[in-house]
Amino acid sequence: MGTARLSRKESQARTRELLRDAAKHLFAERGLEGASIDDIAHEAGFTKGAFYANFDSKHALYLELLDEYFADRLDEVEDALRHEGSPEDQARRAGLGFASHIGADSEWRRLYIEFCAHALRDERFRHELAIRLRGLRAEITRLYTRRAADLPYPPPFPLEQITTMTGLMVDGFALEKVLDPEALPDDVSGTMLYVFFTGLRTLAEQSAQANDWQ
Amino acid sequence: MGTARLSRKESQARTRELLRDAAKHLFAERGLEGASIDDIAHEAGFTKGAFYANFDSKHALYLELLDEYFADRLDEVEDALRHEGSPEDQARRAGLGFASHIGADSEWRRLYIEFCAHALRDERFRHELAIRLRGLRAEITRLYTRRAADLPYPPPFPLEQITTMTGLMVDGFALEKVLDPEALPDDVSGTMLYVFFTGLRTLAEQSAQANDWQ
DNA sequence: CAAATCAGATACCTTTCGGTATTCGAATAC
DNA sequence: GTATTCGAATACCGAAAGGTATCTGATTTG
Repeated sequence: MGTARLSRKESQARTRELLRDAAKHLFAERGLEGASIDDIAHEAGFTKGAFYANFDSKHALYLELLDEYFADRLDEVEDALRHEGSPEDQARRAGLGFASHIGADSEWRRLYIEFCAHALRDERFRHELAIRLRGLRAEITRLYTRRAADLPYPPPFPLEQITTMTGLMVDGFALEKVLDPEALPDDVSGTMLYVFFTGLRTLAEQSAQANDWQ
Repeated sequence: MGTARLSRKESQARTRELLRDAAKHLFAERGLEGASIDDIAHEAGFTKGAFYANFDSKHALYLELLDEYFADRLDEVEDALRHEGSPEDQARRAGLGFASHIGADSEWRRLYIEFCAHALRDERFRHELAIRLRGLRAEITRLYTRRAADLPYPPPFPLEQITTMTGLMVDGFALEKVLDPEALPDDVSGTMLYVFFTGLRTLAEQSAQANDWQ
């Protein structure tokens, strides 16, 4: 077995990982402020000393988890766009993917809402979150741009606005799903995006016609 | 002047009101847990004694503000539907209304996100929030139902689902607006709903045609 | 094998919180 | 005008938080 013996560095890396995982669990469960460092360390099987040997502060840990979340979320969108299909179908797929992948792991969903809530109270953190949000939006807009080149009609709005709107819808879904899971079937997210992209197509066609008249 | 002299009851009612207003400010600014009862009482010009003479607990105050929020939000939708126009135009109006009315008072927006965050950590509160959310949805669905009777095509989905989706979009807008206000123009919310309702119409027409074929 | 290192444990400090018990003082009732 | 009521002030409590300083013991180094 590869689990023979851990060097000091390996051992510490393992400790760090365990602490991070425990933090993710507890933050999702009790909130960022609700889970104390003592709790986290204890959940991971250590004490507070181990935490401060591996992280500068609670804030630093927040940022690390935040980066992980945004990386996952970009992967998600890339996956959805890799499949064939009309924009409407891809949108539905992306919505379902968000609901089931990042969503099946409802921890991420809860955790993201916790991040948002914390951002309201901590301007530093809000700024970090906003930077990453803009970065994600820019990446997704790039993907849309590449995809939109094949379409028969130009989109009726700048692609960046469309990215903003879809991101906003997905976040809204996450929020409501967390507040009242039973009232929100998972396919709502995909259906909503499907309807939205249908509307985009209709408006694009209408405005293409209008341009022909000129 | 009508501000002559306050009886004991009137005086207490005034105190209560001042405390509630101060709480709304501070909760929006620092979060539900971030604003202490001492802070609130002090902001209103009183001490903690006044608070506990007027409210059973912090939790009770949360609920009172929550009720106020949902009442305002229903008024909002009712206003938007009072105006003439196609469903798409009404949807845009409702979106703009949310962004500017409840949104101009950005306190409500922040506060609602705080409520959501708190709901994640307090099951009792989450339940109370979910109840009010369902109630609001039911009311809006009733308004939609009355409105939908005039339409040439039946909606492509149950109206309740449509209510859910629009509510979810509006909440997503509120969330993103709070996280990064500059990145989100106010008209995005109206435009998004307009596109969505355009998509609904397109799908309704398509499925009406499909039914004709049968 | 001895010395140095450092991950992690322990103990502790300061601050702050929600809530309670008690007290004070002005408006009411008689 | 005296007694009573009760809104609000004050003082206090126990719990819990984040963070620091110190210590310990196993692993590494030479």
